[in-house]
Parts: sequence; structure tokens; C-alpha cells
Amino acid sequence: MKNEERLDKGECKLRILPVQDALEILNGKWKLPIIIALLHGVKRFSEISREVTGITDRMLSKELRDLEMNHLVKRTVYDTFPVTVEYTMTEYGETLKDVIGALYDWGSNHRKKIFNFEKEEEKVNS
Amino acid sequence: MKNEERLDKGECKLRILPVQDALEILNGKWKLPIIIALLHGVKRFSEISREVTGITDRMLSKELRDLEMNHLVKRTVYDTFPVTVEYTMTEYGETLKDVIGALYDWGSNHRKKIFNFEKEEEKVNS
DNA sequence: CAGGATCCTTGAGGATACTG
DNA sequence: CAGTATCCTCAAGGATCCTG
Repeated sequence: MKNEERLDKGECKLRILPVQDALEILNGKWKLPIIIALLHGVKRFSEISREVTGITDRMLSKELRDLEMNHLVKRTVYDTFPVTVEYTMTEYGETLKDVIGALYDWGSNHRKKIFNFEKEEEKVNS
Repeated sequence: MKNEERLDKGECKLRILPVQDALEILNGKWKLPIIIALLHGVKRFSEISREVTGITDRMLSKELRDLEMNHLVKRTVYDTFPVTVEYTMTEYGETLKDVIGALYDWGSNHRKKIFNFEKEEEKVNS
């Protein structure tokens, strides 16, 4: 029994570490929303800005740079006037689909749940 | 074509919203690590503290309160001396397994990838 | 043991204005 | 259009000490 507990404790940390690695790349309010927008196709700066509601230009600029540095997003500049810039998910960025899918499913389901919880609490308080 | 673009834009926002809902519950450095620890079994305060490396008592206390408020974690007090407190995942909290699984897979894989990226960059710089 | 209270630092993120 | 520059705020998070 003691051995099992020890193993479990070690295994527990081993389970946490990769998740922390992932969180370090995806942290903040905006990275995942931006990624979702780009998973829906090549986008320009202003398009992302419109689709990720509430984000400021400054944050969008900064987050895109972060994502590019982590090889999740590719930035392509076209020599037009005025200059055109396109953002694309890299192949590697596409591997985030599963993460986003899971978060999407859970988040969707969560709305219903909150509703139920609130009803229960009303009962208790009446 | 214009219609398709519009639909896609609307659909894009619809995809982002649930993820933002999820992020609002799970934000910060510590919530997911704590949840992972608890998915490995009932734990007491000090046990979580040991397994989630680096967290302070203050943060652990606060995050557990948040998670409890969101019905993800249950707190049980036993009338011993000194008092014993146990934290358990709720059934609802267990529904996060898929999210955590996806993040775990991606995070694990990411380490290998960084290694490759770094090797490529070495080549370029030589 | 299981935290609460207090104080402090840092950085995420917002607002606004400006530029090639 | 696609950002950069600047300034500012607030809250996440850390450090330390204290208690039933």
C-alpha cells in the first residue's frame, strides 16, 4: 500500500508537468481564441481582430508574435500597397485541434450545467 | 461565396465563445494542476501542496475555493483534532478528464518538438 | 494541519495616439 | 492596412507571519 501511494504520487507529478508545459504556451485570455479563428482559415490582421471580440490591436499583435515564435502560426507578408499580411496555422499548430475540441465540448456543456446549478440553489434558498 | 464567408465568420465566433467560457473557469497557473492531483484520488491540503510543485498555501487555498464554487471540487471537513479536511473531485469535475487528456498529450508531444526546432535552428545558424 | 491576514511585486492587459 | 509606442490599471501571484 505504501508503495502504491508513492508510485501514485510520482505519477501524479508526471501527469502535471506536460499540462503545465502546454499551459505555458497557451496561457492568457487570447491565444486560444486567436488560434480558433485561424483554424477557420487564413486570416488577415483586421479579420482576426473582428472575429476575436474584445481584443485590442496591441494584444493581438503581441499574441501573434508569441504564437509565431512557438511555431504555431505563420506570418506571410505580401509586397502590395498598402502591405498585406496573412496569418496561417502551421501544420504543428493544427495539432492543437484536439485540445480545442475538448475545451469546446466542455465549455458548451458548462453553460447548461450552470443553469441547473442556479436552479438548485434557488430551491435551497427558498 | 459571400454567404459562405459570412457563415464562416459567424460560426467562428460561435466556436470561440464556449472555449472562452471554459478558460474563464480554468484560468491561471494552478487550477488544472490541482485538478489533476485530485483526479488521482482524494487528497488533503498538504498532500495537494506537495504534489503541485511550487504553489503557495495562499494560492492553493484560493484556487480550491474557486474550484469549489464552480462545483468542480468538494471539500469535506472531519471533526477530528486537529481538524482534517479532504478534497474530492465532484462527478462534474471528472468531466474535465478529456480536456486534461488532450492537454497532456499535446504537452508531452511538445517537448520533443521543441527539441527538433532547436536542432533545426542550430543548422540554420551554422 | 489547514489555512487566513497582510503586504508587495510583476506583468497581463486596456486606452489612446501615431506611422509607413 | 497592419501594426508600434506610451502610459496606465488592476489583479494574479508571491512572501511572510499568524492562528484555531
